[in-house]
Amino acid sequence: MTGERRARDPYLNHWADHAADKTLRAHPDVKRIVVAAGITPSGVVHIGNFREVITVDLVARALRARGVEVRFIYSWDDFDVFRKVPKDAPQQEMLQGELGKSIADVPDPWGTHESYAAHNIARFEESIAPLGIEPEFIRQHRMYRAGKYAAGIRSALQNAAVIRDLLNAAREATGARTRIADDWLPLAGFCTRCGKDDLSFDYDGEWTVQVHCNGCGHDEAVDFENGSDLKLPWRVDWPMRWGYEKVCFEPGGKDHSSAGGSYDTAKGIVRDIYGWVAPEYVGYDFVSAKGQGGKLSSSKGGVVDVTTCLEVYEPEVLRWLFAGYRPNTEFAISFDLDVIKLYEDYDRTVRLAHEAEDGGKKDKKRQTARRTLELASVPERTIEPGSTPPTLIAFRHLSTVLQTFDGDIAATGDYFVATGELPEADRARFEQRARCVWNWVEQYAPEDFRYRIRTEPVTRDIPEDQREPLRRLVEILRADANPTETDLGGKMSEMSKSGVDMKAFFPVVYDLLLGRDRGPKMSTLLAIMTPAKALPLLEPSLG
RNA sequence: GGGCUCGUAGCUCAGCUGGCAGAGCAGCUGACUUUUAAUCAGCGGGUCGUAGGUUCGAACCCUACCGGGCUCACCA
Repeated sequence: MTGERRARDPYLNHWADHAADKTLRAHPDVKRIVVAAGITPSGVVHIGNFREVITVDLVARALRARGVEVRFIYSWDDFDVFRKVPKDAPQQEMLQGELGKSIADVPDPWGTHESYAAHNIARFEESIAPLGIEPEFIRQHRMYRAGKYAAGIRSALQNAAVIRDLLNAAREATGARTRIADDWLPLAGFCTRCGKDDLSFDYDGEWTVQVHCNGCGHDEAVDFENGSDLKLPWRVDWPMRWGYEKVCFEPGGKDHSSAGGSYDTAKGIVRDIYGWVAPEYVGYDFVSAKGQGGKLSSSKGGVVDVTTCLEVYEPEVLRWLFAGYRPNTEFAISFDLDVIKLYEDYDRTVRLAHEAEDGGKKDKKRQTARRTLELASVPERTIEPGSTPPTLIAFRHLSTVLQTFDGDIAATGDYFVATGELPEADRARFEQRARCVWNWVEQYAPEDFRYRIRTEPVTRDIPEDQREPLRRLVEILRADANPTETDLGGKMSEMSKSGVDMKAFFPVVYDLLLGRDRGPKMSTLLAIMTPAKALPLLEPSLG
C-alpha cells in the first residue's frame, strides 16, 4: 500500500477528493485512515458545527472511493467547563450554581437526559441520523475518567517545559504580550469535592498530582493512572488525541486556522511529544441563516440547528448544499424564497448528473454534477451516466398542489400518480419532499404564496357583467365530474375567445374559492379541487 | 502589530496542480400559454480588487498595496 493506490480519475475531482488525495499522500503506509471531527456540546450544536461533521463525512466517502478503509471518529468534548448559562435554558438559577463544573456533570435543565452535555449531544446525534452520517462517537469525559489518556497526560506533564516553550514561541512569533509562567503545568480538571475547575497543581513526576481547589479549599493527591477528573487543556488535549487515535484528517473552523492558533501549536506538540504528525487540515468558514424571520430567535436562542434545516430541506438537498460550497466559502442557509431556487438548482443538477456523456464540453459539468451528487447521496450510491433520474416534483408546483389538498400528502401523491407525473416507485421520495414543502409553506412562505380553499361558502353580490361567465363556469363544472386540467384549460380558452374578460372574471372566482383575488392557475386549481368541491362554493352566488 | 483567508458578470458561486474567462438566477428579445406565471428558443453582460514580477502563456505562482472576514487567552 504505497504510492498511488488508485490511478487518478479525473472525475474524482471534488474538493473532498482533493482532501482525500492529500491525506493519502501524507499517509501512504497507513492501512486504515482515521478521520476525525470534534465539537464541544456546551450549547445547542448548530448548523455551523454541522459543517465540521459533513466535511469529514464527505472526505471519508472520497477516501473510501479510493478503496481505503476509513475510521470516522467524532469526539464530543464534553469534559469542557460549563462557562455560560444559555439564555433560553430553563432553571437559570440552578444552572448559575453549576458554572465551573464539567458540562458532563451539570444536570440537564430540560430533565430529559443524564446531563446538560448529554442533552445537547443526543439532540445533535439524532438530527444527523437521517443524513446518513454514522461516525463512531467518543465522549471525552468517559475517556479521561477511564484513564485512556493517562499516558498522554503523563507525557505532557513530564514535558511541560517543552510544551511551554512551544506555546511561548508561538506567542512570540505572533507578537502576543504575555508569556506562560515557568511553573505552569499543562493540566486542568475538576475538584472531586465541589466539581469546579479552579485548581492548583503540584506534580510528582509520575502518576500523582497534588490538587488544591481554590474554590472549596479541598486538598487531594490524585492518581490519574487509571482515570480521574484531571484533563489536558485544549491546546494540548487536541494533539494528544491526534496521537492517541492516529488521526490523518481533521478539519477546523476558521478560528483555529491562523498562525499561533490551536492547530498551529498542536502541530508542534504532536510532533515533539506524541510522536505523530498533525492531520491533514481543511479550514471551513461559518454558516449563517437567512430568512427565518422572528421564528427562531425565541425558540432556539437565535441558533439554527440541523433539525430546523431538515424541516425544509430534504437530507440529500442539505448535503448537496454543503458539498457544493468549498469549505472556505461562507454561506447562509436560506429559509425564504431562495429555498425554491435551491430546489430548482438541485433538480437540475440531478438531471444533469444522469445524462449520458457525449464527449463534448458539457461532459465536465456532467461529471461535476454527478460527483457532487454522489457525495451528497443518502444512502450513498453511485450514479451511472445515461441512467434514469428519479422523478422529482418541482418545489413550486408541489407547493401549489399541496395547498390545494390542504397539506394532505397522501392525497397529493395520489393526484400526481393519477396525472402520470409521479411513478409509484418514487413515492417515498415524493413524500419526503412534500413534508418539506408543507413545512416551508406553513412556516416561511410569504403571504402571497399561501392560500387555503374556503371551508364555508360565501354568497357574494356578483357584478352584472360577471354573472353570465360565472354561470358558464358552473355549467362546465356540472357537465363533467372529473375534468382534467387540460379539459378545463380548453374551456377557459373558449370562454376567453367568446369575449369574456378573464382578467376581470378570475378575481371573482378566486374570491369565492379562496377568499383572495389571485391564485394558482385556474384550470389546475379546479381540476384538483374537483367540481364536487368547487360547485358548492360557486353556486350560492348565482342567486 | 503578526498571521490566515477571501475579492471573478447585477446577485450567488464554479474555475481541477498555469493553456481561448463559466454556470444558475436576475435582465432583455421572441414564441406559446389566459393568473402567485410555467415552458421553449435566443441575446447582452467581466480591466478576474490594484500595481508590478516570473513565464511562450497567469484568475491561478511571487511581491507590494487596497478592501472585507477571521485570528493571535493558564477557553474548548
